[in-house]
Amino acid sequence: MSETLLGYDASKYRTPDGYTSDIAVFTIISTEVGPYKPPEKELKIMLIKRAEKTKEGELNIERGKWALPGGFIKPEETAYDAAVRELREETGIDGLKIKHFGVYDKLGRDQRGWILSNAHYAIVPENKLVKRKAADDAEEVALFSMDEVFQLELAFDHKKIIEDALWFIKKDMSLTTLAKNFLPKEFVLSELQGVLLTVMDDPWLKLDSQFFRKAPTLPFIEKVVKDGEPQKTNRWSKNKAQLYRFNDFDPYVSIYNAKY
Amino acid sequence: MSETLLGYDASKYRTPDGYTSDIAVFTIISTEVGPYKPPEKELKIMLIKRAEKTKEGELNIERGKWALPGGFIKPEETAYDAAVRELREETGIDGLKIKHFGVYDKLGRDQRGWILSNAHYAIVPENKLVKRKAADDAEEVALFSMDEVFQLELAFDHKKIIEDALWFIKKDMSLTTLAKNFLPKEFVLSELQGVLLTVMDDPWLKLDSQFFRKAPTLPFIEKVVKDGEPQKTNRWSKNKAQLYRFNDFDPYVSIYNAKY
DNA sequence: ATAACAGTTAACAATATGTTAATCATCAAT
DNA sequence: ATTGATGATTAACATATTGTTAACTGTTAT
Repeated sequence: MSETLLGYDASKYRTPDGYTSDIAVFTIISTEVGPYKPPEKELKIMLIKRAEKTKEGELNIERGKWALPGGFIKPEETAYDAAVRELREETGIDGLKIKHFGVYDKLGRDQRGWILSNAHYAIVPENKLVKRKAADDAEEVALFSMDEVFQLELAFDHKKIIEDALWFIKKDMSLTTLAKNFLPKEFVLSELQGVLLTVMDDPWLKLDSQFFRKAPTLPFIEKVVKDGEPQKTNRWSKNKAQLYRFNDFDPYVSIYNAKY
Repeated sequence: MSETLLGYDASKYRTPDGYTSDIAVFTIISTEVGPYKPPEKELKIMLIKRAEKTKEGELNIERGKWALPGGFIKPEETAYDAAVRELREETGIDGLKIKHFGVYDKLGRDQRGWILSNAHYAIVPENKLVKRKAADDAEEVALFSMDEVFQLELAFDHKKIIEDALWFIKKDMSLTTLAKNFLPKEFVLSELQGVLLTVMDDPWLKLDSQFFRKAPTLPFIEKVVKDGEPQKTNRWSKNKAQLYRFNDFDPYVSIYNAKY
């Protein structure tokens, strides 16, 4: 390829010193509080502790700090591809919901130079988390609550990235069926309510009488029915509760005909 | 800065060959269809025709094709800064709504190498468009309707970028007060309705009886009142119509308590 | 038995919506 | 100046959806 022909001389422009993909991995963990009680749920984020030394044995940048999983993108893959690959490498988990939400490109965010971060969030359903394997390079991996994470000293500008990720998750939870990525395929209304309340902060959702009356009519979830019999479970309660699943209805809302 | 200390040897990783900021600039053009009639509105996008030669007199890449305005980002600015700067350079307009919506990083999208595009959309209110100046390097600038633009042979992957931008504009128009960026500060309900219908495709909005009854109660717009007198105009109709303006109420909607 | 409890259904007033029609102000044509 | 057309606004009313409180249903623990 002739640079003269193409009218582009790379030496004229300074180019970025690196292009990375970072992933804010969220999950909701349940803690049992007793039999026949819906467990308490809490939103957690997965971070890795940056190694002291690189593979080459040199001192690592931002070593010892907690950081988002991620890494350098290869030219032959997109940032999304890299996010999928790195999430698999770090957690051994495949097939997750991953979404781009921003780019962090301010000079100075990474001491090593002009390094861009293409930021994604990912949702890991709790039931897949058990499959988590130790990362191959034995980095420390841990889950933090939102309260905890903002107390930590985080690497780079990852605090800002996590704040933004949280904002996007909340928004997507309100406006899309994102909740399904936190839930098992078949779930009970109180589980759905629990997931929503863990992330969103809508007083309407807290009112059982409202939520439990409206929810069964939502067009994007449907009762699980087998052989004409509605399927029920008593996973969380003495009384059997109806199971629901998400269908592929894509809800559309607008601020112009909503209620306030 | 010692690379050894920081544990990063740039030569180990291939780095991007360029980092650009591209902006999909949208406006809504009104064409008068007669006195006392609300004008017809149409969504348009601003494109520039890529020059035959670079400033250095060499043949330009993707020359002669229509493309999104944009250009290489300097290390000391962010992609957003660059979008603001380039929009000012191309159109002479400042203070516009500009929003990031995606990154295009697939190898092969730009013949010159591994070149990233940080994509933004921008809204230019029609009344500011008159101030548009000829771009300093005398590139051709033109507005295209959505029908027209997808017939053109566009540079790079700009067709895909424009499709995505359109999707984001539609979504943001439904869910945020983005419409205010297409409107003068004080406007009439039919103008608002016109802007919304130009971008969105919601049958509810078309029903005047519904829209005109609900709109005055929307919490994010308010009647313009001066000295206790509601301000009205007959800009578009024989009958005087109430003026409204957006306030700073931030509407919140959720799929879980919407109506369907 | 019965108290406790999650899940579910009922009841009903208050509010909002879908729909059709009336009213109002103005201009343009007769 | 009467009439008709037009866009903005209000009225009217049946229907549907909320907000709210209460009752009912299985099941378990006492």
